[in-house]
Amino acid sequence: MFPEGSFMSARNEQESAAGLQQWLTTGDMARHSQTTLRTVRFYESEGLIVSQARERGNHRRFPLTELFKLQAIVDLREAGLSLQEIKDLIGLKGQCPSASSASCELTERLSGRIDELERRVATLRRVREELGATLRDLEPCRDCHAPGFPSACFGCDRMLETNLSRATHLLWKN
Amino acid sequence: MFPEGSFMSARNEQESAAGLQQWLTTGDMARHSQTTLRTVRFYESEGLIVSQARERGNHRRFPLTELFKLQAIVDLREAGLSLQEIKDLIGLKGQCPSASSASCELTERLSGRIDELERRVATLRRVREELGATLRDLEPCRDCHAPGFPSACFGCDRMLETNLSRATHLLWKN
DNA sequence: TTGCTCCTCACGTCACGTGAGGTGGC
DNA sequence: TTGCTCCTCACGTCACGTGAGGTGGC
Repeated sequence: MFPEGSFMSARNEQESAAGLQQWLTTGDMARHSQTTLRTVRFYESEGLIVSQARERGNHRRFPLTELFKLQAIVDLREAGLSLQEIKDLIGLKGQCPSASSASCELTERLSGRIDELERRVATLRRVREELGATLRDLEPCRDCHAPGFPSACFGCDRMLETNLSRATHLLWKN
Repeated sequence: MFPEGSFMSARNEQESAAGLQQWLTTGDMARHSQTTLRTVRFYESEGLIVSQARERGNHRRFPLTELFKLQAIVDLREAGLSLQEIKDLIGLKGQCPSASSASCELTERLSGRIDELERRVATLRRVREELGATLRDLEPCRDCHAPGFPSACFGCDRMLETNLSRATHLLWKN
C-alpha cells in the first residue's frame, strides 16, 4: 500500500477496533511516531530502542514502552538534538553518583535545550514575518500586465522601492 | 584566528570603522550571514550567489547585493526549504508569462511555506512544553540521596507516577 | 619574516532514502 | 493464489565539515 520509506498514515483495522495493541510491529511503531520503517530500524540498530527476540518470520516486536521511548526521541530530534546527543542524555543518569546529581545535571542540560528551542522559535517567527512582508511586497503586481516582463520589473516603481524584504530582492528583483 | 569551516563572528577593524564595505570577501559574506566559508563557496558553486571575476590572488569578491541574496537564502533554509526548492523559487518568475501570474504563483508557494513554518513553530512549542514538564518531573529528585540509585528509581513513588512526560520515561525511568 | 585570510581538492559525516530481491502469515 | 507487511543488504543523497597543502598582501 505504501512504498517502503514513505510516510505511513494508515492504521490497521484490528487496531482501530481494539485500541493500541500490546505488541507493536515495525510498521505500528512508524505510524504512531510519524516516522518511517527505515527510521525505526535505524534507531534500533543504533541501540536507541530495543525489540524483543525475533520470532515469526524474523519480524521485530516492540513493547508499548518502546513506542513511548521512540516518541520521546522523535521529540528531541525535533528540538534539534543529534542522535549522539540523545544517546548522551539517555546515558547521563547512569554516569551520576546519586539521584540528586543526576537530576541537577539533566535539568541543566534540558534547560539549555529549552533556551535553544526558544531561540529557534524566535528565528522561525522572524523568517515568518519576512515571508509575510514579501507577500505584501508582491501585492501591487497581482494585477500588473505591463509590457517588458520580467526585465522591466527591475526598474518598476509600482512596487515600493524602499524597504522591500530581502526575499523580494532574491525572488523578484533579479 | 578561526579554523576554516567554523562559525565566524569577528569583524575586521576597517569594517567596524567604515561600516559595511562595498566589496565583500568570502569571510565578510560568512560573517554577515552567520554561515561559514564553506557554505558561501558551496552556494556560489551551486549558482545561488555570484562573485565577480577573480583578481588579486584568485580571491572572490562579492557585491553587497549578493550578501542580501545570501541572507534571504539563509532565511529560506531556516524556513526548512532545500537548496533545490530555493532554486525553483528563484527561477519561478522567469517561467511565468506575466507579472500577474508570477506574483500569484509566488504568493501561493510562499503562503504554503508560511503555513509549514507555523506548523513547525507549533511543534517546537509542543516539544518545549514537553521538556518543561520533564523539568517539573525531575524536581522531587533534586534533594534525593536515597540508596539504590539508579535502579531503585524505577519503582520509586516520590516522583508522581502518573502523567510523567515521555522524555522523563526515556531519560529517567529506564 | 610572521600572521592572517584566502584558495583548491577530496574524503568524511549525519540521518536517513531508495531500490533490489526475498520471506511469511491471513 | 493474491496482497500485504515484513526482512536484509547496500548504494545514494543532501548540505555541508574537515583536514591537507598552498598562495598572497600588509
